[in-house]
Amino acid sequence: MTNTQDEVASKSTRELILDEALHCFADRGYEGTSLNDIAAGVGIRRPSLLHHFPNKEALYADVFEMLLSEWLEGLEVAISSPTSGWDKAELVIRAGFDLFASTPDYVRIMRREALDSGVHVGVDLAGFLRPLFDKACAYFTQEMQMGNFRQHNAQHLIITGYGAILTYFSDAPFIDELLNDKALTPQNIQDHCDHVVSFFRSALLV
Amino acid sequence: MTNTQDEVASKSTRELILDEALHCFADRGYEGTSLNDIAAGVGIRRPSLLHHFPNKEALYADVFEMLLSEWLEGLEVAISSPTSGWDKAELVIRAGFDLFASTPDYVRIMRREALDSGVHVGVDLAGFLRPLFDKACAYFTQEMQMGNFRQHNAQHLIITGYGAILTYFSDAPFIDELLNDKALTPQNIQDHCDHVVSFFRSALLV
DNA sequence: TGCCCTACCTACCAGTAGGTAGCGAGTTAG
DNA sequence: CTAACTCGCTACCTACTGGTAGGTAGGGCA
Repeated sequence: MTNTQDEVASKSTRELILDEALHCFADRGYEGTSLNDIAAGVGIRRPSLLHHFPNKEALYADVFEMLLSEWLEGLEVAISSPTSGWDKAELVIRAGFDLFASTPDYVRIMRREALDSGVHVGVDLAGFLRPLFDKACAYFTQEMQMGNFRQHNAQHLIITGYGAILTYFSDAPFIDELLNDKALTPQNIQDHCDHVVSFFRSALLV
Repeated sequence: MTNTQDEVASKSTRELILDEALHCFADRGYEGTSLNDIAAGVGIRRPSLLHHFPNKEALYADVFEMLLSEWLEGLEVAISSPTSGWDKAELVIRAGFDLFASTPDYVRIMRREALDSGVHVGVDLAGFLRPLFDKACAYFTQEMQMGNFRQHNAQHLIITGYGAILTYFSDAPFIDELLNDKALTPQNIQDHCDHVVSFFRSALLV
């Protein structure tokens, strides 16, 4: 229940359900979340929830579709920017951080889905993201061939970056305890973003 | 069921249950795994399983304790090696890879636990790992002060490394689909390990 | 032989899961 | 005014959950 009173008043029940479902699925996973939990969070009963979505799977699929479309939209802007060289890489890293910082629940759902190899969502997740992956590979390969970046295997490089960036958000509860601090405050996110950028710059720039 | 016929014959029922539980919990999570699943995997009924463990939580706790003790033992050797400078960092990274490669199911359970902020396991996971974390921080800080490594924030550096390394194993099913290849073949693990080592060397060495 | 112990079994329990049937108040359209 | 639709509800279903009760086959032992 992250919605303000105004949002509750202005949003449709369907949207409220999607919001609550997103939060529950991110927090406790698909199996760990019951439709009763979600309905209670919205303030209705389970059968009423099932008026808006045919079943649990469909609800989850809708949440996930929301996630994918928002992410694709957010990343597309950064990826297709007319910059090049390190500037572009930094732009994409920072865009990714901004995106994930504004939707940490999405990151946790994504991570759970990666762990479960996408058994809950109908769409082929990896197939959906492969175009972006290939685009990024081509970009790094090109920059390395031009001598702008140090030589690394592009595929492994992106997987390493994917892990490094996503983990900060997905494992935030764990990192909280490790640091005795809140990982997801704006300041700490900014600090970690700056660190990742400077770390990758060190590794890539000659 | 990753046990060979010989292992099945030689292992006690209790050990067989622990093996199967490890696999199930890693694959489908705590909520997604039923005691029936585990018992069926071993070839007994649920009540027989509960003869060996008082309840589901206790079984999970025992699996997790197994994980922690094996990891601590494996990492302790590398961390306390009498090397220094980059050699030590590389030794620890490679030891981590070897450890995770030999126990990929542990990595996935660990990831799930980090996502759930350790609600299923009684022990304070972060508290348990903090000594290692602090030790690693102190090490990197010292090396950076001596001018052996480039300047990075040690805490953020370790979190980045943790994410980069763990993700390759925890998200292996997803990476499989992304690469159209098996991430966890010995060759691919070796390649990715080499990449991470060279990536971190580029970022850290002046 | 009689007794305890381990390790399994079937049968059952209460609780909860996802999902359906059908009722009723409120709104809207013809 | 009424018919249809929307969106809540209660009541119920079946399937399955973790867990318990009680029984039994067989081994070791006095």
